[in-house]
Amino acid sequence: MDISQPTSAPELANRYDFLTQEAEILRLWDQRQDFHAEVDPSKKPYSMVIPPPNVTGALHLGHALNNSLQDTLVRWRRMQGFNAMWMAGTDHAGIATQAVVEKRLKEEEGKTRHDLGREALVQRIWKWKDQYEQRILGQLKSLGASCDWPRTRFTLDPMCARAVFATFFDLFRKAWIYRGKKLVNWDTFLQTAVSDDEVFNETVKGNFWHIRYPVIEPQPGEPTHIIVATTRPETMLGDTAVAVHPDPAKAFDKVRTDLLEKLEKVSEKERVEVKAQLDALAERRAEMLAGLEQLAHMARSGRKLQLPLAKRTIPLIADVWAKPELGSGCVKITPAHDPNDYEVGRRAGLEMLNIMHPDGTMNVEAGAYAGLTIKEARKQVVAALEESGLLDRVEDRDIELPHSDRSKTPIEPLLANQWFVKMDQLAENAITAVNDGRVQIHPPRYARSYLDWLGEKRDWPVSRQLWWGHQIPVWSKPARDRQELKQIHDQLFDLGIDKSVGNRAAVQEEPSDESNATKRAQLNLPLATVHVCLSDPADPLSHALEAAGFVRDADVLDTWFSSALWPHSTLGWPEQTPELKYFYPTNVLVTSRDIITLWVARMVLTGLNNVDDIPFHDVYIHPKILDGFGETMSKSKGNGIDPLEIINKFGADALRLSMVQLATETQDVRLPVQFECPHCGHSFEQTKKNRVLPAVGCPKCGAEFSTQWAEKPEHRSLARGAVTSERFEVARNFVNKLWNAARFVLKHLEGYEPAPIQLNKLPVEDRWLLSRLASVTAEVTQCLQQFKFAEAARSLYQFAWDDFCSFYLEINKDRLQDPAQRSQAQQLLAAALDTLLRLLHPPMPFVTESIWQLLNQAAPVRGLDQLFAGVSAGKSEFEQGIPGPSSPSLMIAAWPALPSTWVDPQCEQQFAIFQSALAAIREIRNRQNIGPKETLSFSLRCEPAIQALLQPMAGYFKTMANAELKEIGLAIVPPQPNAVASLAGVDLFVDLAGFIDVEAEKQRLRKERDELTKANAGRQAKLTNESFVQRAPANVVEEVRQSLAQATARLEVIEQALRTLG
RNA sequence: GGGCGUUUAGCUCAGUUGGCUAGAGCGCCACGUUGACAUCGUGGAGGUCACUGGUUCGAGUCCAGUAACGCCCA
Repeated sequence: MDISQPTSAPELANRYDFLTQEAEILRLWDQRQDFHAEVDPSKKPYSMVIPPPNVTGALHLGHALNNSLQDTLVRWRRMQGFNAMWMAGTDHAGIATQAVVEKRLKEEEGKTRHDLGREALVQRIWKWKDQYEQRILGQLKSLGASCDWPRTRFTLDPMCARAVFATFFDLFRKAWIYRGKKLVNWDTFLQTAVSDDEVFNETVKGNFWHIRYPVIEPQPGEPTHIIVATTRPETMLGDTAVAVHPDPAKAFDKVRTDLLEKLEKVSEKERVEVKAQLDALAERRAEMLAGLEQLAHMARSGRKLQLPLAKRTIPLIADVWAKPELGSGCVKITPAHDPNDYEVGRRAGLEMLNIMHPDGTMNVEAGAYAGLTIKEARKQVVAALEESGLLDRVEDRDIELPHSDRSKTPIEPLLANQWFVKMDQLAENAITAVNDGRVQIHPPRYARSYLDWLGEKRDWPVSRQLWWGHQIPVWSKPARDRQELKQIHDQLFDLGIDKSVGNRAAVQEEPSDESNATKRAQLNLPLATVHVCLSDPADPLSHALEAAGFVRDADVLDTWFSSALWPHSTLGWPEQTPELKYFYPTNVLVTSRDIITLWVARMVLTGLNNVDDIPFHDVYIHPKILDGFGETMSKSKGNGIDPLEIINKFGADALRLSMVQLATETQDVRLPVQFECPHCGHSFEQTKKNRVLPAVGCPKCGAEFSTQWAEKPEHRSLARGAVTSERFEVARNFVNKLWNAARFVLKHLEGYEPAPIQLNKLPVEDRWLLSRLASVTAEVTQCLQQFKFAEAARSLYQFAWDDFCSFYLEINKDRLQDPAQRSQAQQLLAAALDTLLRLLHPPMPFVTESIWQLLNQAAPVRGLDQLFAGVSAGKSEFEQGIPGPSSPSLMIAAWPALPSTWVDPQCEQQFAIFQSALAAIREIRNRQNIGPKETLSFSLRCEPAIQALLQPMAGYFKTMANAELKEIGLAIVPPQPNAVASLAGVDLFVDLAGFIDVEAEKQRLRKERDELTKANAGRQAKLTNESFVQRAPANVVEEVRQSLAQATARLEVIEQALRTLG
């Protein structure tokens, strides 16, 4: 900003030109480098890490909310004198980013990742990352985020990678990381396992196939077939057993007991249904129990079944997973392709037969069906069963089918080798950290989902079959027999790697889950696999290992593994850097509730494990932004709002303030979404229907415009319509209001000279303002401490608009014209604006900084601290040494700390009398339909004390209501005819000579009378109620008495006036 | 099935430990533009606090139940 401009009466536009100004302010901040914090033991640190946005795509409104709140906090703390450091950075988002790049590769070049190869694909993703990282950081800067940019990190950069490998190594060495075979959610499209959290369920129409499995050599009286039912008939090729309940009678009883219990609890309506279920159960029991018991007996005596099509023999087993109350009571067991069957398989020691290739086609185990896709295999299996007469029947049925969140394809459960983090101790520690209050979650109810989730202590699968990410630093070699195993250990010994050795390498031996040697040979399974983990994968040892026949795991780690380390990895851990010592633990983490378990919990457990300390003291969970229909916003729905669109249209401050206003304590918030016509500018409601169209017609001008869905040339050629929301107008208008208030002040600062002022000699209006300013400062400070963002914003909004603009500035219009009062008015205006700017700076930094720069020219020495020499400003320890009011940038100006002694309730009460008198005059003017140019005259009947207060303010009635005070005191003679208003402590008479509209006046008085009468009836009822008088607290009773007395007096005045009017 | 949450003005939301006639912004109606601001000013209309019951002198607020909606987990 050009500071050489003359200081007198700057010509300022009557609207805040945010486009130009924001760019200038960003330059100013960029030059000053105040966002950057260095370790400085003489100052108290305040630190925070950004939830790193995915480099998958641009930021959306949720990020705008998240980062607006963080920036509000960090700017506030910086102003309080803390050495504030907000760590910036982005996340590589493994699966999401690889998926978008692969999708583009397919669309644009028709290639798959295998065509390109690992290295080339990763290169492409890095390019994508560079592009989007830039874009994201740019968006954050446009938003005004005061991140410590020089520290910007990326979860795949060398510093973060070092922490990832150090952590993996440590956990591996403790055997808290292990490799195991588990059923994973397999995404056949992306060909990777996805975590439970990346899976969503969708109900689809499907079938329930009932298949007959022949019994081998049935004894007389035994059934020749057993019927099992499945929604996925092709999986029968992988069946290794059929199960029946070991004690069907007991199982029936249990179901019955449960239903009876339910019957007790449910409503009348449901009772009928439950009763029907009980009846059906009884009938079923009668019909089927004997048969099922026979089957259980057959299972115990080792009866076998013929698996159709596969021509294999499988056992009939007894297992509780089989539910006598469902279907035939028997269930086929496919351990390698169903989570429940997997558990059964483990219990019964069944073979786990994998029949699927990673791409979803059948493998050699599927025999004749090898090579087919799941869909084709299903078709052919069903046809073959039908042909052989083994298909009993087919039912239509709705099926809850898990889908991959990333590729939207159905998940196939698949048995695979995966690395797991053992959660037991890690989770326990993270639970304790929240239970004992070291980590506090706000609002506290979210602690529950954190604790419940960790309480399950489910091991964390961290392998991802991807190429984009931290490749697992483990080299493995299988050993077929003892001799080979010994050879491997000898090799390791020669390399200097020994089981117990420390810092470079660690060894684990994974035994086969198949203990039977013959079976191992049949299935080509090793006796054991030896894993070597390197703490640094670039260690030359890796070459030696590879030369010795070890092969590095091709998989990468789950993205959350690296994000879990974010609070300490970004500070240089495992090095004990000065930054880590100074800034860790960070103060607060601000995030959204959907990643409490995925991210927050994991940061706590890795922080405790690695640094032996919690990562943050507070976690603030903010609401989610929904559209007008209560649905989450997303690009894929078409209801997503681009923050840059809002910044360009309304300004960054408007976006930020809106976000802060939305951040209420309890709930998610709806933001109705509109389309904006690019032709005529008309905004209209987005509907579920029009938000998915490639082109939309404007209801006003009729012209069509394109949307994000435009693909065909005829749509693409149309102008693009913005997706926006008029909710941002409120904040935009507020920015403008502030700008214009500042414009007014600046305009009247000509000839400003700083001068001392004596607090005890100030008129009531000044003391009122200072009192309000002190209250608001205290309120806002407290709100921010408690993460009550919306409340802080409300308090500021109300003060700035209603108190400062509507009253204080209006009052000063008079005083600035009076040479005797002008200088003092200038001091106070400059000081008040100065304080207001500081208070508003955290949520709306641009406009406040713009004004601050102008104020620095017009009144370089100013502010409440200087003016009121001798008044203790109650400075906190952090303010000392911070340059005060004339700070060259508002962002490093001191946060106001006004003495609580300035809060003067009596003064505020007195001022309220003036305000209500003013409002009464204005109402009478409006009701009487008297134009603003007509000067009114009025009289006030009141006690001498109020007279002394109001008399000096007489002039303000003139400027603010164009009304002249004729008479004031107890002995006034009301003008005739008049309009009367009876207020607390004051009766007000407006001279209506020449104006009176009798009917309108009577109407107004009657309304007033009715309201007072109604209220008094309530008060009287209370006071005649003996138990109220006896039991309610004395002060409450007294208050009711007083308000009754006062209202009765006012009622009397009004009724008198009504009588006079006839 | 389990857990959490929501329901207050046409819309979006506030409403502290229960206590004066339940608030704000937007929208609506009326009036208003000569120097801070029409992105504005002044005034007004608008509410059975989802429903039922309970506790209490007193319930939007506390308790129980019902209904609708949303989210998370299984």
